[in-house]
Amino acid sequence: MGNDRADLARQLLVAWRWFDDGLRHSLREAGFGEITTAQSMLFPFLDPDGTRPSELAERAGATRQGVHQLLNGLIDKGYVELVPDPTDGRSKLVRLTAHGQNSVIAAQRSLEMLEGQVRNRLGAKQTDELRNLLRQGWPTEDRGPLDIADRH
Amino acid sequence: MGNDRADLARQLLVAWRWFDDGLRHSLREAGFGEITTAQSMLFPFLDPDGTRPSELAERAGATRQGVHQLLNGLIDKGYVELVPDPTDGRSKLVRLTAHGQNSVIAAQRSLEMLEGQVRNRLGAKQTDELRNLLRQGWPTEDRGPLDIADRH
DNA sequence: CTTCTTTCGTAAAGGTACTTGACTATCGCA
DNA sequence: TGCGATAGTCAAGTACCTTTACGAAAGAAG
Repeated sequence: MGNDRADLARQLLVAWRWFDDGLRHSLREAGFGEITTAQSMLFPFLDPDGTRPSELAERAGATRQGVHQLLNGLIDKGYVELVPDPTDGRSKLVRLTAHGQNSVIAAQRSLEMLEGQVRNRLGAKQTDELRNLLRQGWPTEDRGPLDIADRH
Repeated sequence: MGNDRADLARQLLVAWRWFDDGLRHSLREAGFGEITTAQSMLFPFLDPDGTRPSELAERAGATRQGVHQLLNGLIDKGYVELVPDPTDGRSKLVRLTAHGQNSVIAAQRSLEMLEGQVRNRLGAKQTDELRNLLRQGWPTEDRGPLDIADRH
């Protein structure tokens, strides 16, 4: 019995899960398998020149403490480092290590590949339409993150 | 031109979270606030005449043990009950209590209301288009998988 | 300069979700 | 009848996130 009921919410979750599983699989194959889902969600919010943990928390919509724990995991695994903020003695700056940058590039590539698969299935035009509908339906304020992996 | 990079995945997650937050809020207001996200995801897989926990696990794409724990929570709070399966001495059947049925009705109403809000923003035609694109892009084979956020 | 307040990073504890591994009871079948 | 597969369960461990709390540094006010 399939639930022809309008379950938009479930569809959204299914689609997201598909992306997340694919991303995780790619990262594992690329040797970055230790990154957890929650940790990986921090990366898109990192500036190339260093980001304060509290700023990171705000961008990611999480608490300082939660981010702190995720960062600890990433630091232990060598993906980011925490250096003192020269402009504020209370604060620190999160920065990607070389290893972390490589993982970001791998993730970016994987996501592009996954979107390519969607595009193959829906067609380019419809995929853009999907993106637009999502953006219209659930506008996300434009915070300016920006991954490092844009060249290529 | 925000040719935004691969952020389809993020958009999907944002949209799903919007639904989930709205649902949780409604349930809390309706007096069913103790149900957690993970527990609530079990409900759509329940048959009116009782469902085996292992069957539930398969439908939800989770392990028997995981479902077992969620069920324990729901049993403690009086939403479902576990009765012996008359046809199989090893097995049991999960059934909604009256309280549980009320919560399902409330959830359904809430989801419809939330979808109505989406429809207000996107328009009826575009909303149907969104649903169709999601269905095409991620065909939910029969019983959609269904897990919650923090697996890795 | 001192004091008050805010903001910063952290720490500890609690709870939920999920995993792996193992155990018991029952069923189905050769 | 015996054995393997299946059902439910218990237990321990990990990940994530929350609340509460605290000390250190910065900023504002006197």
